[in-house]
Amino acid sequence: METTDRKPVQTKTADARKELILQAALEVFSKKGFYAASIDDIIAVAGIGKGTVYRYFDSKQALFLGVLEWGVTNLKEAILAKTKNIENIIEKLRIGIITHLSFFEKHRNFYRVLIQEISPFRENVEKKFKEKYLIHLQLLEKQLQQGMEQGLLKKINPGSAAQALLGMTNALIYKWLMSNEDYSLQKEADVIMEIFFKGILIES
Amino acid sequence: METTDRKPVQTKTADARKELILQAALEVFSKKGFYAASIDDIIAVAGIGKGTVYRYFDSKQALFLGVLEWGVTNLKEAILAKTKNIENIIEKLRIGIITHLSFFEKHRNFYRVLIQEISPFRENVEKKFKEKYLIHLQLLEKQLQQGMEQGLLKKINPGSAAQALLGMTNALIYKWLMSNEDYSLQKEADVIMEIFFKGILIES
DNA sequence: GTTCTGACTGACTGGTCAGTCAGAACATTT
DNA sequence: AAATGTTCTGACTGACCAGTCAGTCAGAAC
Repeated sequence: METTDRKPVQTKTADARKELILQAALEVFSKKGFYAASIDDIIAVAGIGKGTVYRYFDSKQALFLGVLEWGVTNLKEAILAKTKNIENIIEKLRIGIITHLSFFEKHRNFYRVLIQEISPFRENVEKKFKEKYLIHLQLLEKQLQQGMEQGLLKKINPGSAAQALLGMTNALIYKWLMSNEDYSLQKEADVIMEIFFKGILIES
Repeated sequence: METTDRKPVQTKTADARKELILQAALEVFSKKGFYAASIDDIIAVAGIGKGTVYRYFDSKQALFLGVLEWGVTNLKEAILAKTKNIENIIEKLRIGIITHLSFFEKHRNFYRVLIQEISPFRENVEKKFKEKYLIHLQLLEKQLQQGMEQGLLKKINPGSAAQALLGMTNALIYKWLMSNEDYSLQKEADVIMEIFFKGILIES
């Protein structure tokens, strides 16, 4: 029973504390946005003292980045877990889109955080983005490129195509949120698939 | 030479003043975002006194909404002007997309304002949005619906299709901005058209 | 030349809030 | 039960900034 044995217990509590703060922050940031949200709001939700927040996060900005990282990591992992064993590229893309939609259907607050104003510290956020979110984009890009090489997909600039697909997807999440979430978001996957793969035009 | 005669002179100056403030605000808001931007920043750019801002706008928020209105009105008018005489729906959509892209290519700062965090006063912004931006979306929706009725387009939920098209377009504007604008944004219109109308899949 | 007007200015106020730190509370060891 | 270590707390501070308003002054009116 030396220090090495005690650590896990402490770590576990510390992790729980951190998670508690992150969840409270997610709730408040998603409602009010980064600037209008105050640390006092967040501690009121978490039910802890102000100083405690600063034991786990260096600054309000670091806390916000923590929330971003939490969501982006989970999203990436969810998509990877669901798609990694799928061989067929088209099917892989389809399941990826469905997973993406259902992730935000479950974590709608996180979407609200993701679309926040971040310009004043864009450099810091950008690092997180380039590392996490953009890896997600690059993954998509790579899959599309594979599909093109296999002769399944048209040879369109894969960066543009990936961004377009993600843009469509996000726009439909946005629409769903604005409509008070009164329908199943996952079902929009069909619309996305149909448009992205086959287009809206009826061939004459 | 009564008051009625003097008025136009005053009004013209006042309009110029307002325009000056709006342009300075656009510049600062696009760089810093709503919250991090201070009125002091804006008057430094405009080269005027602080009180003057409050002669023309009731509050910082009203100024922000003024910037939004300025851009959204101009965008809508640009698209309407370019597309109103076009009969063919497909061509109408194509020109609409091109105009949309070139508008933001010209007014890139406005795009940065448009994607800002606005939640703390969403109700106010939403009114502007419902009236202006969403009319733009609804216009697109109506055009798509027409195309469907004419048997040119597949019968997909037109609201979703419109949102998807706009989402794709905006995502490509975003990509362009992030890449330091080192290519012609207008050319992305081809990618959008190809994907949206015909899809990325090669028919087998 | 004198009076009047109102657009303009910027020092100031009141309020907000991120971040600090001294001490309370709790846990662990001896 | 005392000593030592650790975590938590919330009152406090200092910086910041939206919005105000008393005063200035250029030019219009007479």
